[in-house]
Amino acid sequence: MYFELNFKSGRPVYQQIIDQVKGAAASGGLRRGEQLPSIRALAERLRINRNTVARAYGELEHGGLVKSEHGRGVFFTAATSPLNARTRRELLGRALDAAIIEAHHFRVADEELLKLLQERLKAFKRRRVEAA
Amino acid sequence: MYFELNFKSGRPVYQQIIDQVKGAAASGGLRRGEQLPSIRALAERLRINRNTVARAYGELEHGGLVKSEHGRGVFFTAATSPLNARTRRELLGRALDAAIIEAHHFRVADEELLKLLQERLKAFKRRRVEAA
Amino acid sequence: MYFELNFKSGRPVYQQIIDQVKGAAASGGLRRGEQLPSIRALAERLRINRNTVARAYGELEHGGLVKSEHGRGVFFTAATSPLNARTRRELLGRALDAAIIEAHHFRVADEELLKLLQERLKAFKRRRVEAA
Amino acid sequence: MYFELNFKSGRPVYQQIIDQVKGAAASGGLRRGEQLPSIRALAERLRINRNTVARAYGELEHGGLVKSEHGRGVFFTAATSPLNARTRRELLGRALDAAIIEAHHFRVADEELLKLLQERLKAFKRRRVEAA
DNA sequence: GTGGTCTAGACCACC
DNA sequence: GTGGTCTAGACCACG
Repeated sequence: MYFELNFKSGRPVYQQIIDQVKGAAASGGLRRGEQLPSIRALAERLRINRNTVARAYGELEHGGLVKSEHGRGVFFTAATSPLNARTRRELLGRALDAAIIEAHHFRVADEELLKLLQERLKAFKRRRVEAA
Repeated sequence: MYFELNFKSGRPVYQQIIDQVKGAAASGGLRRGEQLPSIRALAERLRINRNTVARAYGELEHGGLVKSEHGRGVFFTAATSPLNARTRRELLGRALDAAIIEAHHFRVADEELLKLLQERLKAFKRRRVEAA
Repeated sequence: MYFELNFKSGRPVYQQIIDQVKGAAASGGLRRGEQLPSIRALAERLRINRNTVARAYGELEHGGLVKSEHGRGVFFTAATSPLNARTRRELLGRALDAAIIEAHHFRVADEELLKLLQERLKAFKRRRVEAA
Repeated sequence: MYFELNFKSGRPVYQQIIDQVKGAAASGGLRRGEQLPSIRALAERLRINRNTVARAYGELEHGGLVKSEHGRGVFFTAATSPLNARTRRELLGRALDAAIIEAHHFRVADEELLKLLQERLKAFKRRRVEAA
């Protein structure tokens, strides 16, 4: 599973991890019984302290989305109802609006913003291919 | 100008104020030279401490969006960003990446994300026209 | 790093801290990656409130001179200024004008002012060499 | 007499006026019996409130440097001992150091800083000629 | 009335 | 231990 943190958002890191597990679950990217990355592995990958990952997993387990099996790992257990298209678009729209506002402040034209988004999408794809 | 706070988002209150001023600027809801609510008035309206509003306004002034005149008030200035090109590109890229990651979590295809960005851009333009 | 406050100058305390960090950076007294005193420690040393130090460090981070790592400390980064050329020229001009006005009040001739600037530049260079 | 304010220094405006009167006196630019600009005139010239000028003049009168004669104006009365060359250079050096520190942060080379100072000196001279 | 600074003390997130 | 945010309340400078 893919994780990414934003240290400037003000949203607590452990919450961002929870958000992303829930997001992946909601979109079907996480199947029942699937194993999550180990606490050590994820902490190392995100360059954060193990306590922080442990806290996120702990709250997920408390919420019943996940079950940790001692010595084996952490597994996704619950099937959450996937978000509908409308809700997804709304959440996404908020992230896009933030980019539009930045672009406006920086006097970047609409066409250039679109081109920039295409570039970043390509960069992400490249990285995913490399990681695979 | 209209303000609304979300105390559960984890996003610092002073940042939410900054975000909303920037958003209003981008959508044309704020005219050059227009006076923002006084620190005391906004603090009372949002039921938060004066210091929190003062901090938000202070950072906005630091960023060049706003100019505070001692004893008179705080005024919106449509100043262009004082940051250099490198930093601007970095900040804009970060905002776009956040949207890309969100889209990835929701399994939204690249083309749909681009289309969505175009829609939101149109919506902003519409709002700016209406405000004018 | 050494700090000293002047409570009678009228210059805000948090600004004096910023000034001194910038000065140390310019004179080589601060190495890239070096840790600054912790907020709590500096506040105690200067007998001021933690918030005041936090504000100074916060603005330094905003200006890119310093990077704070949550739970670890605040570190000096020899980053170049993120401001654009126009703003940089304006700020630098303002600093020079202040010296010119001072010189005018003291009836110091232009040539002497230039000579004095050369001397001070040499003094800074000397200090940087010594620090290295 | 020439006055100039720096609204960003943190030093109170009324104090800056006092400083400059004292500076002019110390350098011999103000002779015993000489008339200072009227409160209204100075306030207008500096674009500040008359109260602020009144406060500065009031404190100067309280200190005995100045005497206001009702309906006639404000006059310089005291002869303060002029600062010696050493002290003047030290005060000036401080202002120059601030400029050097800015220049360092902006990665402006020493030669360019010197050139810039020459330019600003010329600009000041031009303005003074125009005003005359 | 306006904005600006500082203190004291609290709570949170992260290492 | 570290930094980050917020509150309550004080005092100052400016119009």
